Amino acid sequence: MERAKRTPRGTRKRDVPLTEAGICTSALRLIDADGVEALTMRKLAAVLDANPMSLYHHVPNKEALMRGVARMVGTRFRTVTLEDAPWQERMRLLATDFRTLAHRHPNLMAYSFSQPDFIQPEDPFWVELTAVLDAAGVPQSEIPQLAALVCAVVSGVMIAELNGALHRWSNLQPTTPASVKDGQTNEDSGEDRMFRLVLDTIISGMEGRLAVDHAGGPDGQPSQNSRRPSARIPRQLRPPAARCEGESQENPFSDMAAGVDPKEQ
Amino acid sequence: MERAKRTPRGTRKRDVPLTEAGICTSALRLIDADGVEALTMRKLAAVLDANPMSLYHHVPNKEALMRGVARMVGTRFRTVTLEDAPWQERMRLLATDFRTLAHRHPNLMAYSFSQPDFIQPEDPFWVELTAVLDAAGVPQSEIPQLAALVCAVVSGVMIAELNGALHRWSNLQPTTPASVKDGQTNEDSGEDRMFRLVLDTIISGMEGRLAVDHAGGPDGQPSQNSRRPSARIPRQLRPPAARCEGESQENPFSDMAAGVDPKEQ
DNA sequence: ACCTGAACACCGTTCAAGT
DNA sequence: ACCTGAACACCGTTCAAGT
Repeated sequence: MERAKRTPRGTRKRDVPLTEAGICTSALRLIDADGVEALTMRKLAAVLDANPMSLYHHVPNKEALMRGVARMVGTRFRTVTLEDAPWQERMRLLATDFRTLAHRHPNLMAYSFSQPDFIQPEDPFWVELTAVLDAAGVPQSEIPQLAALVCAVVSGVMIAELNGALHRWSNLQPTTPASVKDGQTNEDSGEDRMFRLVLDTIISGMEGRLAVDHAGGPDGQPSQNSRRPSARIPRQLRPPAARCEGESQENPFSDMAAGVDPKEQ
Repeated sequence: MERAKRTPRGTRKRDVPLTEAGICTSALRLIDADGVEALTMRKLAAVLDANPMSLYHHVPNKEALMRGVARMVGTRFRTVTLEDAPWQERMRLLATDFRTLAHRHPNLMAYSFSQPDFIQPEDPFWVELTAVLDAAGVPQSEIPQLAALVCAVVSGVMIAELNGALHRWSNLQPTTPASVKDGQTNEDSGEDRMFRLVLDTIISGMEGRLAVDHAGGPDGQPSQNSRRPSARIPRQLRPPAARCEGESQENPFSDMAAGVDPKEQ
């Protein structure tokens, strides 16, 4: 609630002239403090010790202002570039740093992620992401699609984490299945192919982990449904390489189980 | 723009009494037509031929109304239950049906996905999802976490698809990497572990695909960075099983490359 | 060029009053 | 119990006028 100095006539006087960057910065501060829905042109002007209408000389309208704030933060998503590290490690670091910055502006993220341009090709994040995929050996022509998928997946997990859904969902006790009826599908477009690829990827990732040692069914509760554990995938398939610490791997999802992580005991 | 009958004094008269469900349904119709930001208690009342204040006898406020709309749609996410199909196929169908319904209310989804309770444990979607994971052999104790991850990942991809980011990103030409400096990380919590698991999973999925036939580097552009293609993963690893059509697989991401899909020629 | 005050067309919601 | 009109405290934004 700091106030700038006042002129003799009682109106407030700024010590810094209004700029778009300054306006966006103050807007971000308001959003961080009270959420997007609390951002108001009038409140923003008050914080800047300006007349509400003065803002419109630097920003066309509130929507553009919000986009500016989202872009300002999007540009700041970056990470160190470790050209000599394995691509898996670089990817992990990139995503982790993304998450760290997202945590600094949790109130903005739901808005940012629903904006089509919160990450742009010039952004350090995109540059590093594509470099990592290149280092991973992804063909040049496929890099943008793969990078898009990584952005979408990571954003989705971030949203769910920040709004608490991830925490709430993961603390549910499993329910018994029940029969339901409905459903319809089938078409095919570029987005369809992308969507199938995500599914194929996370499924094949899960298959790999499951194939490690769950052939007979888990903890005394063998699944009786037709389970086809992809005979082509060998048993000794392991999680990606860059994980260095020696962790007990008797369960393919062990690093997620409560109290199983050895570092927490 | 249909209008109900009018009373002699010129005020409109509803033929159906106001109910919360009816209010939510009309609200959803307005959102589908013009977006969330166009939904207004006053406009909604006009559509229902009611006084704006009448709505407050059935809904405490606009926020609760929005939650009601999101829940109404969330409850409708469901799919057929194919207990005899392989779990991969069931997962694919579940996600595809999710997507189909999401496409029916694109204007609501960004809001829904940012709501912590748009999917609840009683919902058919959650029930089927957990059943599929059970059929996959996931240990009972890990099912909620895995289901949460699937929800988050699928939601993230849906948001990116619906707002056009997926399309825009995937049509970018790759940029050349540049050196940047920054970055900071490191902590550890339940959410941290979840986050690492997503990464491990999509990475191991991608590793599996990459290991198929990209040992020497892609299309004439061998990556000179230290690439460690996880020697433990054998070459002949294939995408998950439930894919039935015979597709050319000379490229692990071939079903995503422009014009490569054989069905499109 | 930048700023400003008054005003306009909206909002969500409270409240007292009607039936 | 349900509905209503008037009113309140806000919005974003236009516009004509100031410097």
